Amino acid sequence: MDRPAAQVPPTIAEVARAAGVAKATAGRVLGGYGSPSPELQARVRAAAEALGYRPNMLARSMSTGVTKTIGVVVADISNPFFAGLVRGIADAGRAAGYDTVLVNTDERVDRERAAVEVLVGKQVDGLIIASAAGAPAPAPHLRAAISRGTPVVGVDRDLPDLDADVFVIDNREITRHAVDHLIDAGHRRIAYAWGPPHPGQVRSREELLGAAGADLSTGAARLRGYVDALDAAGIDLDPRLVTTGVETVEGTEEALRVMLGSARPPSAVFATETDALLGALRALQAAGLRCPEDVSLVGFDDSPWTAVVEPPITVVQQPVQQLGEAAARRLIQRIDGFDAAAERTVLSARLVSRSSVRGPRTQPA
Amino acid sequence: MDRPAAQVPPTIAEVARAAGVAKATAGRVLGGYGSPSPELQARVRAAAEALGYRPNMLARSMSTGVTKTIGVVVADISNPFFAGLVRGIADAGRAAGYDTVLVNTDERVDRERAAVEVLVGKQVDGLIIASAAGAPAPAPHLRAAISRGTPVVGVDRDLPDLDADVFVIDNREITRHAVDHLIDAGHRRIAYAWGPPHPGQVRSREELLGAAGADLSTGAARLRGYVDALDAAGIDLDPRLVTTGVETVEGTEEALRVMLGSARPPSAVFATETDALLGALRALQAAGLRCPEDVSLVGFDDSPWTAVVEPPITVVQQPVQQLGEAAARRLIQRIDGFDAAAERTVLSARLVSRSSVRGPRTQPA
DNA sequence: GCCACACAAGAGACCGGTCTCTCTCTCGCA
DNA sequence: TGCGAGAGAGAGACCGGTCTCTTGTGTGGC
Repeated sequence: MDRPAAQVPPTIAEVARAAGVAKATAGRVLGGYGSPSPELQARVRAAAEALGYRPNMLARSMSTGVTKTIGVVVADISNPFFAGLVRGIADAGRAAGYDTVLVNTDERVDRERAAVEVLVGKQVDGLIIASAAGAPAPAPHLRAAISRGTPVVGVDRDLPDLDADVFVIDNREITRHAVDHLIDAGHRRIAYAWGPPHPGQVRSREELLGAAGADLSTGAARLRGYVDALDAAGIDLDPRLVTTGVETVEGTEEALRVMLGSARPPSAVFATETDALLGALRALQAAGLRCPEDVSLVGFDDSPWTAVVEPPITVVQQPVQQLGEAAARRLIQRIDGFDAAAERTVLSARLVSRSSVRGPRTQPA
Repeated sequence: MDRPAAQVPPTIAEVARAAGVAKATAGRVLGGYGSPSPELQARVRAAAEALGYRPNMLARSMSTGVTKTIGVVVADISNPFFAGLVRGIADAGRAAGYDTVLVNTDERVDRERAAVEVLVGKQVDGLIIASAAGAPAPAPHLRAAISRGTPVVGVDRDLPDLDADVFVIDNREITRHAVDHLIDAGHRRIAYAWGPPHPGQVRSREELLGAAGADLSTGAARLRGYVDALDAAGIDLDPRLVTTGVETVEGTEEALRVMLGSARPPSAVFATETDALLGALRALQAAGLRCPEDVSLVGFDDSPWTAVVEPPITVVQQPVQQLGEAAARRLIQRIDGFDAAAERTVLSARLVSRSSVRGPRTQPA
């Protein structure tokens, strides 16, 4: 025999037999419940050791109804934002003895639904989800999970019409603040990279806000913050300065290159995602423009590299890991039976001012 | 009652009773095994639908011995390298119907051991691990997992003395190639950022190679590649150009700043990690040096930003996601009973040449 | 010195599926 | 018409733990 046959792991019953006690007694010793006598404890322990006994958590979960596992559903773990989020969740979970099952959905609602069903089927004790199902979709799969007794906590995205805790960033406020920062520097034509996923060009303010949907998704909230800032400053919203329907680095680059080459180009760019910022940077390079001399730049998500590039980039920094930790802690409270009304918790992002913002080259009229 | 009490989900027995059939029959219909008659199928299906039946995967796993879950153990999911790796694993896993349980170890062997035990206890069908337990530690926890019948596949790091498949990058060769690239450009004093974790200054070549350990960890392999290149070019290894004992952005920055300010500073830096590259960039900024005019730079791990910074940085690009996919596919083969001798598969990284390398400012003597 | 009570240990049900074994019914063929 | 094969349905064991219920033992109080 080439590879030694896997010996079947011993069960509690076998340990009990080896120790000469009843299965129940061995269970009490090995499971740490009840009150077995010190003498039998020693005997059972010795037998377990000798046989190399390891508890089967599946069987334990089967009878206790607890898996010590939480399900995490995000769009894409290779996105640094979600990676940080999951790290926070995993850390807070582990501190309380929970493991983490991870599923990627790529923002597809069908895969999200499938993921939730699988996880609930696997009897996770709770679910943390950055749901792709926006305001129109009422997320019936999540409702089903909750009604079956699996607590659900939303993170980064709101969970419309659902009786669930939610932890989000103050996207609208921080975006308004960031755009204010550009306006204060004198900019009036500010491009917005990664607008709503609407296909094709949007013509009017109404159409734009309509395409963004309700105020619940992060994207819509950020766009509203942008509009808030413009409105407060009395700047007309120019829909042509908002990219629509692009959600890749390349798409953003292309869209911004067109904008920057137009008759009335933007003097600043606000990028709502790391990839949008990357696209903006590439568009500037391709157009032979320099930051901040020619175009000012503000990004979202504080990746370490934004601080070391030339120039260091002013960004909105989200408390990603804390967001994950807070969500996980609350979920665990719920699992433990905490029974208060669901809450919406807003964590504050902050604007980290660096050197990518300066006044526009030609003062606006 | 404020929040509706979670109704206990129906079991197969209840569905069977509602449909007026035996539990076994309902099981056959709902579990998709055996051959129930079309008529009873319809009846059971209707009853299941009416009651909102969802199978309990835990119970199924309990009796089949299969959980359709793979455990993944990495150092830190918020590190883009591991995030990409996990994404690859999750994708290949999902394609075969497997979910992914993720554990972070922060490179700590004690946490790695605990993680493996928990995962095996939870009866994962297989394990993929980027093990922190280097050559000296014989990884008894992994041996235990294998002997219990849980297949283990190593990824990114070798698994010394273990009968397990392993998927790694050709670290030594690609590092030699990258350093050759710097040497070809005329550099002879090449700093190496993120050398062995040895505390304190290393004095000699022997001490350095000894500190790096056997040729099995990625770090040791990269260091050897560096030495290979130097040797082939007849350049004396200067241990002072190799950072030791630092594994943070700040630590690297500090160490390199000292080097760059020394009497015989390096004219180029080879950074073996994303964070090492970040540290190098910061050190250059702090020292008021420019890349590539003053110092050339080659990094590891192709993060998108390396292409858009000024100057675009020459980096070693690892096929991260493919690595994860390959490991997961092989693991699943093993789970399915594939029984050939364990293999060590080496995927090739490649050097992406950009603009951060140029000849040294003063030609070496 | 006797009774009651506390507590440890054993026996076995239970969690919710799967799966084997047995029984019955039907159909085909002689 | 009778018999055998085969298929479909039911009963119940089983996976490996937990936990309740019962039994038995020892101890303390009066």
